[in-house]
Amino acid sequence: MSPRRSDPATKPALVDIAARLLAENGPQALSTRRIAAEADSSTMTVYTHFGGMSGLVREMVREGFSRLQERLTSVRETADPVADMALLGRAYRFNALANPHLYAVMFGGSSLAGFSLSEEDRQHGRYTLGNVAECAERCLVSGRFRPGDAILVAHQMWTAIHGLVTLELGGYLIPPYDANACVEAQLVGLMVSAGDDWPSATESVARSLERVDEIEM
Amino acid sequence: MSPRRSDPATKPALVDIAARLLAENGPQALSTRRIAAEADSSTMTVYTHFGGMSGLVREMVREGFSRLQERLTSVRETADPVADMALLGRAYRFNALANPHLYAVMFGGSSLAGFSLSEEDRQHGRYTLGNVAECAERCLVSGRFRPGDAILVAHQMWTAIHGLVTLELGGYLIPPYDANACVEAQLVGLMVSAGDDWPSATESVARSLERVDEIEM
DNA sequence: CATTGTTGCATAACAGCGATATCTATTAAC
DNA sequence: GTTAATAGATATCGCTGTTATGCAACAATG
Repeated sequence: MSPRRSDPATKPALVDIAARLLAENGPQALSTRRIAAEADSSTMTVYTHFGGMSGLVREMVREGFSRLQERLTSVRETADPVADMALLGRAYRFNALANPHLYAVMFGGSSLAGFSLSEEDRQHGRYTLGNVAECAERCLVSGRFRPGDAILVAHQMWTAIHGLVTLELGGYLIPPYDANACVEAQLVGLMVSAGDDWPSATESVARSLERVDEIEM
Repeated sequence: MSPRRSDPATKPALVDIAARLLAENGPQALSTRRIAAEADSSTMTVYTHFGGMSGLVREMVREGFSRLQERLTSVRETADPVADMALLGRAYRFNALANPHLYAVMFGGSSLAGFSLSEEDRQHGRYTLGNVAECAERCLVSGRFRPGDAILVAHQMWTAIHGLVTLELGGYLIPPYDANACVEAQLVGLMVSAGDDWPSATESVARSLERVDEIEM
């Protein structure tokens, strides 16, 4: 009873290599052989550390959610919770644009790559909503939002921004209305749909635009 | 100079076989060999008809948008354009739930499967927005929506519903708030964000729920 | 009807993939 | 130091998309 321990640094190193290959050379560059070549080892390392390619992808999904959460938590609380909420939306989009391939794996990899997320993975993804839900709660208690359920409001924010970002990354937005214009309109619309009145929402969204340095990590 | 012509029925037959394999056995069942086996032919048929696997996938994307458009055009115009718009949103979701794998390929396949949509394909996808834009125009001229641009409004509808459906198919919606509840809230919120007042929006969305037989093809 | 040019499609092969069995060698515990 | 257990290398299997080759079938021509 005395196992051989592997270098604890190789596992995150493999995830880094995989993420870099994915970002630089696209999804089809994610092969055990290329990863092994980059890591100066054999294809077996992927199996000993992650149990297979899907295990590595799962780890990358966790990494992706981790980056997203980090970006979201960089939004500071201010006296204007609606502006904070708008900045959360911008942060969500920034993260997706900064890690497009990783983002695609996070939300589209399960149904395409033949691997399925565990319930634990999904739970991890849902915790992302925590920051948004807290901010929604502050919007609710401030009276800016119509009385309702914070998590439901957070859901609406999440799904709307997620859809916008997904279509933007896919190149589906119609040219005259570029993504930035859609984002501004979407953010204002979301705040109004949650109960804020139009002038206040417009002003808060504009104010959040001046705080983008908070989320440009 | 006298070429041999192939059976013009085999090409759509191959697309049908591919769509069936995708729907019944998942994305990893989409292989040239399995398709050839189902069609009682060789793997070369895929190359002579589509120039490769990516060409077949592209054709499936077109098929997917065709089904979506068919479902959207099944929404009849009524005197309540806001209810029509809400029903368009329901139709969009119905189509996605009826063809989940196809839907995943339509919007997530480009960045994952190593194949890229041409600008023509994207243009075809954007035409989907036509129905929504027309309905948005009717909502605008009726005075129910705040004066603005119909296409921009259509964008907001599309992105929001698309995001909701994507997260629903991915299993990311938090249990106590099931997808149906999110849809109702999302639809009402969208109409309000476009300018309709809350009671009218609630009533129109509820009225659209009674018309789901229009879109259950 | 025969010829001929062109093409659809089958066969076989190639490069690459994920995964696995086997083996070696390293390492921690006793 | 001995020993047990695991990390990792090598080779292999079955699968994938793709392509070169060759044959057979069809349309246009005479």
